[in-house]
Amino acid sequence: MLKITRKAEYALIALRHLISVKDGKLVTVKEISTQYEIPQELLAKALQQLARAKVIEATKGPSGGYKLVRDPHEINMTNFFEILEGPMGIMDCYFDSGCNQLSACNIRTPINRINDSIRTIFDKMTLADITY
Amino acid sequence: MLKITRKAEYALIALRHLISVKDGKLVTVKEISTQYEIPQELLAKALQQLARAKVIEATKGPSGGYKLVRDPHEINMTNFFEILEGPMGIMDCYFDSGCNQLSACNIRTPINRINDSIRTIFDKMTLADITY
DNA sequence: ATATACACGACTAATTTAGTCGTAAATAGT
DNA sequence: ACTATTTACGACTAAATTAGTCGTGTATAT
Repeated sequence: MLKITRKAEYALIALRHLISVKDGKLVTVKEISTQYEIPQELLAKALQQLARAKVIEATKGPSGGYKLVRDPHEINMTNFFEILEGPMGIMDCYFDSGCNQLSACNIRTPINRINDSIRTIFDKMTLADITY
Repeated sequence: MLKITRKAEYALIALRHLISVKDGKLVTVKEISTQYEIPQELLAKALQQLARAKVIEATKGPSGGYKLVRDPHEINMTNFFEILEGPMGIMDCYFDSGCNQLSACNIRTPINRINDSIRTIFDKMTLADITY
């Protein structure tokens, strides 16, 4: 409960790796998956998502790979998680309007407060904070 | 991702209901499950867990039911969630020592920081905060 | 006795997450 | 041009978790 997915975990490991690497140097999925013992295909997917979101940039072909193209301070954890896993909320009703028990529900307000608190934490924490 | 379970959600609805009820008055699972359209058996399980944890107290037999027996200010959300769903952490390595990639892992420290932040929020928020 | 209500483990179903596979497209080196 | 390398991506299967049901037992008020 309240778990993050492995995909997000793997992505975080990879990003931290990329941050620590010399500027402009490309790193392949294979290198990362080997070094950290992460299933290659799954990590590949995560990095593709980050590439689509322009957090990292891909170069194809031999001697290709990924590199970070944004300042780690600019990407906060809310951004990060929502890129990988969509809207972040402890309950779906935070986003969905289609709850059939809405009228009877007596915990909407407190749930939203909890959500907001968590989002605030994640908003404040950036990829840069993951580095040290 | 980062979702709470329905069981916890149902338990929260029930607790809020119990808090709002006149002191000492017993409420049955059936009443709550009907009023909020919650599957009775699932709610029953949640309330049994809360009863075992002595948050609420059960009375068997006709005109039996549950009542709250602790000050809502005393029960924080960390207590609550851990009663219903066990240890709370965004990744298992927060508790388990048996991670086979520990040596290679480069995100342990930041993960723990995130965890601690979330726990702090939940520590500070009590059942009483759920009432208004 | 009987009906009502909690207790609880075993079970099944549904959903989500994890991981794999096949194929395509770009590109560097030869 | 050919080959090896590397990303891109959808379809698929497997595993794990969560949701929900069922059967049986125990306590108790009437």
